[in-house]
Amino acid sequence: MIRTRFAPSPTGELHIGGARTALFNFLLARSAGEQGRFVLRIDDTDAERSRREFELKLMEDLRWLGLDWDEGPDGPGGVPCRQSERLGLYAEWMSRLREAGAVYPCFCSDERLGALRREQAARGEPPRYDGCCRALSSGEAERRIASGERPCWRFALGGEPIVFEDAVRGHQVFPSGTIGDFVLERSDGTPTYLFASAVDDLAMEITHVVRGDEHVPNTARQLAILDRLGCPRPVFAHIPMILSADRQKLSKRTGSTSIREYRERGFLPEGLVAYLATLSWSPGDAVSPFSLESLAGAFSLDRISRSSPLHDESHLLHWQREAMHRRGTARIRQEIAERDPRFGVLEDRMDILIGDLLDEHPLTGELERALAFLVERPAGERTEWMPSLASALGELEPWTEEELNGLLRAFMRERGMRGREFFHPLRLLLTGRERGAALPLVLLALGREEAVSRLEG
RNA sequence: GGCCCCAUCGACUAGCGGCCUAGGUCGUAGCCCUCUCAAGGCUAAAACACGGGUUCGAAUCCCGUUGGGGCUACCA
Repeated sequence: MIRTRFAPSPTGELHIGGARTALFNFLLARSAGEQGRFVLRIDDTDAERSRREFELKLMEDLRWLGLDWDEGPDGPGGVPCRQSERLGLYAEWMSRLREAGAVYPCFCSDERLGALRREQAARGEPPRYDGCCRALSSGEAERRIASGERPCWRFALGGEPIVFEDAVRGHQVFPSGTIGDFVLERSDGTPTYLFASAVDDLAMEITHVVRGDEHVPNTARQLAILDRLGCPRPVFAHIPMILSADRQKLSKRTGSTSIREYRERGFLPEGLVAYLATLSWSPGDAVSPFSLESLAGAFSLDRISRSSPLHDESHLLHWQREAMHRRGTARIRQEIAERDPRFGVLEDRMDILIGDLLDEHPLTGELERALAFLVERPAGERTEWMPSLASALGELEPWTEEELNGLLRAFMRERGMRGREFFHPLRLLLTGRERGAALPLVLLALGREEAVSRLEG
């Protein structure tokens, strides 16, 4: 049995990095077939920044990408999957830790903690909590609590190094002393992410934790908790973070990275998935990156690379083009008609042009603009030869691409015009654009009546 | 500063001691086609960061240097 989870905190929109983490977790679970489960958990222990609105968007975006979960906050699993709804569970495990003497109350002020860090940095030591309050007698601790002080609770780290095998990074060692006693329960009684997440992975019987490698140091801490409790460890797989073109952590400042934004710009979910699947992992030549099933069939953790890929929109665009071609013109036409009902009446006449315009305008919105001339007549200048072209077109039989092509060329030659001299003003009048699909196709799509009418004025 | 990680064409990657004169894809350049922009066809430029080892043999293993990244919170 393989159980994976994607556990975002609902403090913002789903971005490229989060989506890839979700994808890898999804693929790992699906690669196990019937034996795999993919869980969506909402890590909202940060009450300040968590918002229900983001949670809803997150789920919508995940579904849009095709990453369906087997258990999640909206229900199929039946268990609460929001950390804010599982507070009782954390309290339960906390009292176990208290009984075991694995945690202690800490009364240190922010000021003392800040000063401590500064001193340690100045001395070239790793910054960590010095265990000051560990020495407090239980009597004194009780007295201070009784007098109204609100301590946080820290985990009392043992002296042994923490060692684990990461499924992508290999053997990991954290010597004791490199990390200090960390907070499990805040002074307001709420659990920290570190604690809630460890408890949840345990309670949800998560077998594999695939997450960004910024969590590596957290893993050591979470393992310390699990070990102290004598609980089984999940397998950890830390995947490299996706960096922006300037090799920095992806942020809003480095351009669009939110899935929602890409969606609104007209990117297709299959294209996005194919792109994400090639970042730090590659499905191999024989596998179609456009199908989640085939990706799942090829997926394995040991093929994940350890170096950070750079987010590159030109690659995304390439997968987008491919995805659009795979959708086919009929389906794209329907989508455009949904966005703008005026296109609805055109039906298959749009197909004539879509194939020709797709590569240059791989995004639905752009494509829509490139086709706009079909539904709104552009203002353009008429040359003196256009009315006679109109009457020639009026008599053309049959109205086909080949005949149109022949007529245009013959007309151009008769008048002694060069290609550009003839086609350019014609294109401008009919489409309002400098560039676009081949003109016989433009005429074919417009239809005889409309084409003649535009030329006559 | 401390701890950890990473390092193949501009980018995504294949490569897991001999199959490497390093393969593919995107991008770039040129040519063909052409009314335009693309697409398509053909071609080209383009990488094992550097220095030491180990080995008959290293892009692949080890060490160092350099460069990049992550973490260093009562955020996640």
